[in-house]
Amino acid sequence: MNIGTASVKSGLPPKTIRYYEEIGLLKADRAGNGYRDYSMSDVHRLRFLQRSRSLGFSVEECRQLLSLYGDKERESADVKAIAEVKLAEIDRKIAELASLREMLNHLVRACNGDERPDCPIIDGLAGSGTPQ
Amino acid sequence: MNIGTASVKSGLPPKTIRYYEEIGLLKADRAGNGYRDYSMSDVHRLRFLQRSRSLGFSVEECRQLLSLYGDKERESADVKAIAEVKLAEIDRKIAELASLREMLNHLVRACNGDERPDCPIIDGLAGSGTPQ
DNA sequence: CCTTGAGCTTCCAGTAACTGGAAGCATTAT
DNA sequence: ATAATGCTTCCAGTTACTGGAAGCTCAAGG
Repeated sequence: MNIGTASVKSGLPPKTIRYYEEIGLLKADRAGNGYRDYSMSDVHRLRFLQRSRSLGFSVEECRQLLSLYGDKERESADVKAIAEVKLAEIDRKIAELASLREMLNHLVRACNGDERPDCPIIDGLAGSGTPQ
Repeated sequence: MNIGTASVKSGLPPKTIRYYEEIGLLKADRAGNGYRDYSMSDVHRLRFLQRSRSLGFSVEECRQLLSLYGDKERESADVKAIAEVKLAEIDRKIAELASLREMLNHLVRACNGDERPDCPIIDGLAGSGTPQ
């Protein structure tokens, strides 16, 4: 399929897809006319990139994550180690999103009126996981 | 407190804190010597920014989120509307992180050996929320 | 009191990750 | 046949930092 279709299916703009190819994140086949030609597997990778980028992982981290299943040379222990580090990171992100969620929810429910200047939410902003 | 202390407490580099001031995200008081002077409330805002940025919200989105409790002029209905949009976004992010998590977890447990070239994970990559 | 070093200031340049626009070839629609 | 749409590359601009230079300030040691 052409880049436009891959773009719609993955949620990434064509520009971004070409950029990812330029920096070596994934390379597409070329059709006879020079157009890039994407498989469903490519689309899955693109969709994966769209997601993990939007969740705050850097491009380099995404490259690592992609390599977890893409690199046949990699040692199984390696895969496991990297995946486990990323799992911990994901758990931290989930916890932070949950606390952000609770904060907003509380704001909507409790601070819905005129008592906002000293809204109790403000005290909760530092939340869990605060570095010291 | 000085910017260095605020940096440690918030988890943001001093450079980034100055940058946020430059683009109007938060302005700090100045001490007599010209040094920036941060209150605990400032630190909470910075910590909040550190979090929401690392979770994939853009600076403009963070500005909106910050304004939810900072702007006394804003109508209560406005606050509620914006907060609810952000809540939905957060829920989506949490769901995507959860599916990413499951994917990695599965990779670690099931694809731990030599069967990786056609690892079943690949089929799960598109996951939920795929745009069509 | 003087110096030395760490920390603060501003300013300017560079990087990461896109994003927009121009110029040109390919395909599709009328 | 022609016009619109979509693809190509290339180059420039944007967002959100990040590093480094030059200089001022402050706390500690001699």
